Amino acid sequence: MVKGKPRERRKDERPAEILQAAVDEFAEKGFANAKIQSIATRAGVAKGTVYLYYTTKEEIFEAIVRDRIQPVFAMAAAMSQQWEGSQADLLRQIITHFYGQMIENDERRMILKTLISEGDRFSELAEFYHREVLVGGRKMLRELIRKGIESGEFRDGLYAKEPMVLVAPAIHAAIWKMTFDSVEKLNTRRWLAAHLEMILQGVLSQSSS
Amino acid sequence: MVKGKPRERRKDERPAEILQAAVDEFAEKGFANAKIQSIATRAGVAKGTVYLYYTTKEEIFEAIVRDRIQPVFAMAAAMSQQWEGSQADLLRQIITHFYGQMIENDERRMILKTLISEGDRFSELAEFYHREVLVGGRKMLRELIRKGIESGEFRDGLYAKEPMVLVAPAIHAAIWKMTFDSVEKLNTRRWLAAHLEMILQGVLSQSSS
DNA sequence: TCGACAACTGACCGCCGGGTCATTAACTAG
DNA sequence: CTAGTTAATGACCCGGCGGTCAGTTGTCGA
Repeated sequence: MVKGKPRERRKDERPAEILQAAVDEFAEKGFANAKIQSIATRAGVAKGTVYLYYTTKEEIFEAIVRDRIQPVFAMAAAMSQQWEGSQADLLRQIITHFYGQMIENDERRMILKTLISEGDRFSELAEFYHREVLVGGRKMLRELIRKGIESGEFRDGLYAKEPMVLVAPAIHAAIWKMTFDSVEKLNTRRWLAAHLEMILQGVLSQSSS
Repeated sequence: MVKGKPRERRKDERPAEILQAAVDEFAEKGFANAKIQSIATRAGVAKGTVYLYYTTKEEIFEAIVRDRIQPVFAMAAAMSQQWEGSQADLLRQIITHFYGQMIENDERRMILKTLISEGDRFSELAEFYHREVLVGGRKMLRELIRKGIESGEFRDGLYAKEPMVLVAPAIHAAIWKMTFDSVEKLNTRRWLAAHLEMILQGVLSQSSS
C-alpha cells in the first residue's frame, strides 16, 4: 500500500470497474454520504479518473440504475412469456423472483432506496425508471391477470385495474429491511409466504358475503 | 421587510413556531436540503435562536416525529377500542384513516420519506418509531384479526402472523406519490379501493382450490 | 430609574467534499 | 529512439452550510 503502483492505462475496463466500486460505496454509505474519493480508491484509481468517465455523481448513479435494474425486470418478462403452468403459479414465481433479486439483494435494495430518497433530484431518472420498469412491469401483470381471469382461475375485480397492489407488499419489505432491520429483523421468507397467501386468498372466510 | 422588526421575547411560543416552520421547510425541501437559516426565517427568528431551543437539525426532526406521527396511531387505536361493528369494517376504517392521514397528507408523508432516506443516521429515531408506532400498530392489527377469526368472519392463515402485510400497499402508495407523482399521478382513491378489495377477497376465484 | 438577567441576534468559523486542471507518465506510430 | 497523443494523477479551489458566541436589546424587580 505504501508505494504507488505504476499507472495503468485501461480505458475500456475503467467504466465498469468504477461502476462496480460505486455500487459498493453507495450500498454501504447511501448516495448522500458516498464520497467520490472513496469510489475512486475502491476502483484503484485517482479521483480525477472518475471524472474522466462520469461527469457528476448523479450520472454515476443513473448508470447504475440502467445497468443493474432493468435486467431483473427483463428476466421476469421473459419468464412470463414462455410460461406453461397456471397463472397463479406464474404470479408466485415472479413475486418470489422479485424478492430474491430486489429485496434480499443489498445492491439493488440500495438503488431503490436512493431512488426514493433522492427522487426529486433526479426527475429524469424517475421518468426513466417509470417508463422502463414500472410501466413494463405493470403491463406484464395486466396480461397475467387477463389470462387468469379468462381461464377462470382468477376472479375479476378492482385489482385488475391497479395490478401493482399485488406486488406492493414487497416494497414494504424492502423498506423494513432498509430502516428497521437493525431493530427487528424481518423474516423475509415468512413475509413472502404471507404476502402470497394474502393476495391469492384474501382474508375473509369463504362463508362471508 | 426592510426595517428589522423589533425583537420579541416569547420563550414559550418559540418551540412550537420553530417546529411548524421546520415541518414546512422539510416538507418542501426534504431533510438534507433543508437549511436551518431557512427554518429560522420562516419562524420569523434568527438562526441562532433556533439553536436556543434545539441543539441539532436531527433533534428538530425527532421532535417532529414525536409530535405529529404518534397522534395518528393513537387515534386508530382509540377507534378500534370502542368499535361495535364487524372487524372487516373496522379494518376498512383503519386503513382508510391511514391513507387520509399519512399518504395524502404532505407533512406526514415527508416524515415517512425522511425516515426512510435517513434511517441509518437516526438509529435511535428508528428505534423510537419502531417501538411506539410499528409495534403498537401491529399489536392492534393482531387483536383485530384475532377477533375476526374468532367470530368466523376471517379465515386463519399466515397473515395473522405477519399482520403488516395487510397495510403494506399503503406504503407503496406513499412512495409512489413521493417519487413518481410528477410523472404519473396516483389515483389514491382507486388504489385504496383495490387495496381493500384485494386483502379482503384475494384474487382467486371461489371455485379454485 | 437603573441594574442585571436572559432572550435574541447575525457575523463568523471551520470543515467537508464535489469538481478542476496543470502536470506526469504510459503507449504508439513512424 | 523520439515526438505526439491521451490516460491518469492528486493538489487545489471554492461554495455552502451546520454550528458558535460576543454583543445587543427587551423585561422586570427593586
